[in-house]
Amino acid sequence: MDVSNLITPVIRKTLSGDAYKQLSELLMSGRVTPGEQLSLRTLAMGLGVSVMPVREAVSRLLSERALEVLPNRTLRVPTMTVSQFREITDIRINLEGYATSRAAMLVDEIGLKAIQAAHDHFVDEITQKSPDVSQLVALNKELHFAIYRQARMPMLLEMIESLWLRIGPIVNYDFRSGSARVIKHVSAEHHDRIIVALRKKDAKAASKALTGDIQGAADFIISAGVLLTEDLS
Amino acid sequence: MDVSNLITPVIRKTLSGDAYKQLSELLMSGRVTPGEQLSLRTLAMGLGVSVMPVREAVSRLLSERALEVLPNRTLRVPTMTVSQFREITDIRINLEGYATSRAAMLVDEIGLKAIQAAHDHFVDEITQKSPDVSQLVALNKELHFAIYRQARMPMLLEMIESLWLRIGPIVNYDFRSGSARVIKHVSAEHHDRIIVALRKKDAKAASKALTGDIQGAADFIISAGVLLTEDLS
DNA sequence: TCTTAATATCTGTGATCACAGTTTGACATG
DNA sequence: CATGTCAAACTGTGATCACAGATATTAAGA
Repeated sequence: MDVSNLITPVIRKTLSGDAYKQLSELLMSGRVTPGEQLSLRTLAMGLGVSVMPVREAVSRLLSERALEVLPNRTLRVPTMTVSQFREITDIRINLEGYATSRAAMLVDEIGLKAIQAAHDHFVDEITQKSPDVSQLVALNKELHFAIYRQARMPMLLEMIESLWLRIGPIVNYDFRSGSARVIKHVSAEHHDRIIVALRKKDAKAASKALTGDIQGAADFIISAGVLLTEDLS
Repeated sequence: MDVSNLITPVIRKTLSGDAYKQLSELLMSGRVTPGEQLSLRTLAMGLGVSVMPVREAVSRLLSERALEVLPNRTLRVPTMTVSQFREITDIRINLEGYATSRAAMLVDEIGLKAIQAAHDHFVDEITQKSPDVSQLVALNKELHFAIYRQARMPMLLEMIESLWLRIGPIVNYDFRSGSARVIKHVSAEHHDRIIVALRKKDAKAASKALTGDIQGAADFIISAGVLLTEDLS
């Protein structure tokens, strides 16, 4: 008798994996700023592990370009030029637009419920008198991925996640650094439009609304001027 | 005086980087088959380095899902289910289609020359009486990337490259395993159509021709039945 | 006070050892 | 011959040490 399906598939917990998750969180939450230098030993000490797991986690983040090593061998969270940011935005519109289209075609009732709930959380936080930026960014991510999940394309989801990891520090740093109140409400309106389109299973409209959301936020960030203006290699 | 721009930006040669390149080549050239088990120590011995650089290279490939570790801790080149392969194909059509569209809009004369040259090499190898499959796959890749390069989106290029790395072993194993002569000529016809569209700067037609190329090859591979038919976790 | 030289301290990279879990194969037992 | 048992050999993971290069700090010189 084959009992392999009855046994819980033990997820091997590795220190490297934990370190990776923690570092990802660090990048997504904007607790590190673009250009900030890091060090394996410092990180290891901070995470309470040896350097070895950190090395592996960092090497993964390097391959996703969520971190970079300078020719000096120094490790840092990447800065980004305007053109690089534009390129990522273009790619995001493509990938996330595609995910949203498929989501519109495949979404079911419980999926819509989850999306609506995420949206509600988001507006709840917005309408507070002093919204927590980190929380807001996290909720925004949750909403977007609740949508993308409905596309039922796990690999696509991972690719999008990798892109968010790369722009995480920038949008966070940006939102954190000031009066980004307007963008939030504009963003909420876009979200509204997306959800309406999803309910009508209108893939085209959903994709278009999402494009507006992404492009709007991107334009705001670019205009804020936190990005590098020149390619100095 | 700041001479930093005058000095050749020394690309730090690291053993890990070399190991990564060699392993990538191993995967792309199909010298390893899907499901084949590997080992850090064996690879290290084979590459003539210590295990340490191999570990870092492998960890990068793991994060790109070009390799995977089973719950037993055994390292192997991933197998793929039909649905997974379909998903990658969908993503490829999106990403590579987008790259081709942009290439059609941005391509210049020397770009076209390079593309044409790659195409010529490809048909040269095809028309030989006993075409070398590895060579053929390599030339096919060269042609495709000559096109994508014209989109002038380096990050997009890397993402596409990562996708090719994941399907490399499969298409290679497939082509290697038999009578795939027909697909080659069909492929050449698609390439022809793409190039014609590029010359006319017809983004829509170029993208459509590319979709035909990708989808056609994918259908062939799926019908060949080398993929797993069921999701067993 | 400013410049220069030496030194101490940091960095990532690589090698080596230890360990626990898994697989493999020989061997004994039925 | 089939079946169960045990030991040797393998696996990835983690820790620790060594090293070369870059940076910052200190000290000495003018």
